[in-house]
Amino acid sequence: MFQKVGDAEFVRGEHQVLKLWTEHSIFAKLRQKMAGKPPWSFLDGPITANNPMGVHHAWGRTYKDTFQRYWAMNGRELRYQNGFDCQGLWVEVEVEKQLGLGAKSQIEAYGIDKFVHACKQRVLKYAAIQTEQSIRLGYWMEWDDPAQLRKLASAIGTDQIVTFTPPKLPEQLVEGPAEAIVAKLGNPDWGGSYFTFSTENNETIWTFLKKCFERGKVYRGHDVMPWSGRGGSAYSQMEVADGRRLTVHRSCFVRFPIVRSGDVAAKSNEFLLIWTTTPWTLTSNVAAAVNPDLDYVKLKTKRDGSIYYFAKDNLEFQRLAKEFKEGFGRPEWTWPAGVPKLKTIGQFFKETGGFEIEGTIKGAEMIGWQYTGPFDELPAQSAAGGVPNVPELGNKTGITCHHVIDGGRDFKGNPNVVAGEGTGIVHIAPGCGDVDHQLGAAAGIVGIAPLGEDGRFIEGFGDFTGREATDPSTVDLVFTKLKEKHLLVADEKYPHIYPFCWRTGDELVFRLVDEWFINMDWRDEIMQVTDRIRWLPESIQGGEREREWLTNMRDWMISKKRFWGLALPIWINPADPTDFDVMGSLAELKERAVEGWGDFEGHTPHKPWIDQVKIKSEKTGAVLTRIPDVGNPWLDAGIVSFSTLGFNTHPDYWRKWYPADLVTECFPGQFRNWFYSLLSMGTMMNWDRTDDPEEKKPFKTLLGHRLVMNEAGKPMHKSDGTAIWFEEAAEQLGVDTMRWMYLAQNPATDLRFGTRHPEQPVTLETPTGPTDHTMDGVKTHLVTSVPADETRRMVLIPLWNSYAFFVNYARLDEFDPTTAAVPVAERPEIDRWLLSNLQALTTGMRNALEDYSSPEAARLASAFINDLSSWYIRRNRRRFWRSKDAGDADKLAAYQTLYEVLVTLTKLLAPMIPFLSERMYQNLVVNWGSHDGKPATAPESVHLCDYPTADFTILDLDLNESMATAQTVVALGHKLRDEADQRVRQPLPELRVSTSSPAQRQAIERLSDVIREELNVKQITVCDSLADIVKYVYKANLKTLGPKYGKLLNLLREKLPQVDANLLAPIRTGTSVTITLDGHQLVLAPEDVQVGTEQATGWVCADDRGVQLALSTELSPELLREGMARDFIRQVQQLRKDANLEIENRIEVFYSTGESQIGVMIGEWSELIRGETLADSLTPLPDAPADSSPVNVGDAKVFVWIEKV
RNA sequence: GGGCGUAUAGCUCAGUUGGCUAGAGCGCAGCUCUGAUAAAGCUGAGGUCCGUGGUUCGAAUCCACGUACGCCCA
Repeated sequence: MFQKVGDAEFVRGEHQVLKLWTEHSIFAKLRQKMAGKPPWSFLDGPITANNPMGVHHAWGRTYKDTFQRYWAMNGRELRYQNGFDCQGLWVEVEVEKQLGLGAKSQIEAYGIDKFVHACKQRVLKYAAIQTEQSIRLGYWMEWDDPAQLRKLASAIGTDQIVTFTPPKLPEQLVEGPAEAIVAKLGNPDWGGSYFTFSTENNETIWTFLKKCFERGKVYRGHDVMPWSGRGGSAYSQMEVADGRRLTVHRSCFVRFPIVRSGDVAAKSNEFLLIWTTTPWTLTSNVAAAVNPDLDYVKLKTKRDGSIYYFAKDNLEFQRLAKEFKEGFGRPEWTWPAGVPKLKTIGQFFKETGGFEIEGTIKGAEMIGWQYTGPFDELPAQSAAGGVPNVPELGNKTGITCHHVIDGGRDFKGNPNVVAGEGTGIVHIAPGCGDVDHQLGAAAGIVGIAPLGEDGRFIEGFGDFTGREATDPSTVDLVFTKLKEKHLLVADEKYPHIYPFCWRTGDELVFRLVDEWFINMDWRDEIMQVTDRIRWLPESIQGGEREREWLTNMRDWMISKKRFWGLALPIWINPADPTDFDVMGSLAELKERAVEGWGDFEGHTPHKPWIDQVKIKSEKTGAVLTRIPDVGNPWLDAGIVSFSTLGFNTHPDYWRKWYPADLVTECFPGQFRNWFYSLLSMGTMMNWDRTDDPEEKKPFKTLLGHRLVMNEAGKPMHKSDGTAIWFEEAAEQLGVDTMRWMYLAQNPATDLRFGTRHPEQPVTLETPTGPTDHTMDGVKTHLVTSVPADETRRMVLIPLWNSYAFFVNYARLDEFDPTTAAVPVAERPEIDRWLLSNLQALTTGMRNALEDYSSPEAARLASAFINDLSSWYIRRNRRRFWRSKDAGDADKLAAYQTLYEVLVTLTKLLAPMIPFLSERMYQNLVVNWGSHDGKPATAPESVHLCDYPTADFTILDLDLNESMATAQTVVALGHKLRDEADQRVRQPLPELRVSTSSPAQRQAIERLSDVIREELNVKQITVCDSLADIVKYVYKANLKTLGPKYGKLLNLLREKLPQVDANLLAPIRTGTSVTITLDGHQLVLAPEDVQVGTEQATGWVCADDRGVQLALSTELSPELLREGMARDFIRQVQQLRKDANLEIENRIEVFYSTGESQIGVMIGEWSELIRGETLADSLTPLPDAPADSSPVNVGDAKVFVWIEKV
């Protein structure tokens, strides 16, 4: 027996389903069922285990779960492995905050081992939280038990022996120190989420780096990189992109005195005019660069006759004029308040007494000029070979290199020095700038690198030594000294986009660093792999974006001078940096180790333990020490298509699961991050295995999606309380609702999710009781969402109501789904139509989901639900009401049809809305079996069912088409009633229909009962012509006539409506006609002419899609009384509803009215009224109760009231 | 500055290989239907399809230029 169905209570139902899944181990049973089947390989992009999930994480996770469930229902085996991203600066930053450590030196003092333990603990803590949140989303993965993760976290850093039950081996207990267990989490034998800090993951990166090394791609480079003084670390190209910000610097115009005679001491009145936004770099100036093709002006000031050289175009150039008006390229980057509009260079000179132009010269003529630097008194400027010393540069110093040089061109061929901003003469400090560094190297001049790892000036910089480059007082000091030397021409506030640390917000400086790189000169190989991948959604052109990045990217900086991360397996001779080796595995390291292995053994290959191990150089015999750096975290994420599939340890397993069928992630940014690292690592790891890019690719299809925004389309921020935490949304909106929103959304556009109200705290109802804070301790707030409300109203509620309708009547009627089925062919047309539509839906859903097009699947499903609810059920209600009659095959057919549709629907929707479909399935299928005592042969969960396949013997496309025509006629008929002001309860005598299409004509005849009932007309007449009541209008069908007649089309379009209608009439019955227009003989086939109706005579008429309708509005007294009867019934039903009566309750009806026609009507229709309303009596009384109010029955006012029997 | 993309109703978005009178949902107004529904249905108002040229019998659609916005890269 089915259980009675009440309100949907979505959220409560979801909690019940979660409980059911756990209690009955449904997921484990699914794994058993699918074991050994053909694989479908999904590769999870690791989520940063550093914070709880927000609603933005749930979008991608919904895709992941939906497609996995879909393939599982199609008989595939899956791995179900979630991934956590564990290593890197983001964790360090949070742990630093947690421990109150502000600088690298403080971490060292605290103890790197303790710090690293704290990082591991933090990761485990948030992995546990994210696991719980993901389970709540219905995300089926082989999860580790969150309680066990927490237990491991608390035991990290202790000697305590802990026990652990791996998800794949529920019967076994693993024992050991927490550190050892944690290092093995997620391995193929244990199962569970992978953690990128696992030894397997780190070691597989070693394999990758070894391959790079063997191909000669690993090198130590000096480069000027963005550097964080507080973080003590360089930032890779990928990271810098995330931290750019609009800021205001104090920039200055400075003059460099030109040395004409070779005598540096000689006073000069000629100057190079240069400009910089980073005044501190002037301390390290070495050269000045010009563009040889540019015109430079020679300007003489009136005040003292000084001569300045700078680019001619810059004299009157309106600097940042566009930015002043329009901002800096992002909506939030408007011109900063308090910063005046910039002056032109001409203005500066006018303000100080005026100037005259003495001539122009080409930049080429200036090359080679010598000048005096602004800070030549600093010892660093006199250091032979520069700072740090480069022996090859011999005795050259900053001072001896002060010449004008050619600015050169970048790799695209654009000149580095251009007119516009600045002066066209660029101050070159090869120790402080990226381009400067390249130019300096090309010109063979020295570099002066002023900053230490802490971002402060090192020794050799006089008063600057010890000062922080980014400190405002440093700029003050520069300006003071320049003024003393009369070198400062002007200073100003200058807004521009500048890199900041993407996590701490600290301003970055450009610093000469000593980092490790992978030479990416094999980018072509990666591009070939990229071309073999299907990038979705197509509109985003992911392949193109990836190619663009691959074309423009620089070498990959893989080192970072930090503590928590991959230990780069590079061992180096401290005395000779060219003598280094790369270890490909821990085994190799152990074999090569000459000291420290014993100290390291038992620890994970992380700092500080791994640093103990020394090896011997095979080249020189010297003892090599590991470089102190950790790795770029995208190495960690990019290797997972090897590490998690056991590339090194389980080769057969790897071959089975590589490449992944699908990866899916939020894409902005990932083209240069995860997608890039996956592709490049896939390419390199396979280079010695195959030359075929097809076999190298790490994944076949990528599905990207955009960002989650608030309802206004703006980003949500944690800082201002507008970011929605996962559980706030889950418990207030319901996760089926959220999942539908994600799945229905076009992945190429931002999802406007909802609104968090930071001023309205809210208490969430959870199965463990009410709570007013998230798992991370944040107060929970009200979340509203119009799209969520709409999803519920348009999809989930109609689905639920359809289900509730079925169940509640099936209970009354004791419908037994195991009764022998009425053959489909014997069921009424509308049943066959619904079943046929169901087959079409099945095919459509399959195609859509296989193509990763969830919006299409959602669209098809909601259209079907609408047809089911507001067409099939609404139309067929009476079949379910009829009183019990054992031989009622029509009623049985209705129940069987609706039952089959609902059960199939739960399976079709199970991957998308796993909770609601499970609840329906449990009651429709599982409950039936258990209550009836019959053996339950059906699977015990909808998720253990096979995904439905269409039965093409039931699919009847003609019928679907016919019903669409009938629906068109009904809609058109409703429109006519509306125009004629005739309510549907009022029966009308006749509807006439005409159509030129035989198929439509047949459809209307076939379904005339449906149309008649729906439109409440007494008779439907299908006619050849409505000519007697309608005037036909003929229009040219341009689509078919265009190709036939080309230029004559205009004539045809204008003249056709004026052609004698009788001449064209045969068109309506499907016959071609020939007409003559302006001497042209034109043959018109039926499809060439569109027939419309224009005028009615006594009837109301309309046409749509080739169907013409005329509705008679002539009302006889009999029809009027019938309409009144239906009004009366309707009012009584409303009273029943208001009184909350059960559908089977019987009543007595009383009425009171002064209108005599009511009595006549009741006399005529009493039986119908009593039957319809379950009334035992129908009694007129002289007086109505005081609290009753009259209702409209036809034009009459009547008091009606009821009493329950 | 360079590259890519977008521009359609008050809002969010569809719109196929070019086809007449450009659609949907939300919102608004009116009406209808209701023994499942927290409903739903119908009708209506609301459009310079960003602008200007061009190709074509015909352009929201294709091309060029311009404008605005977004993303990526410098």
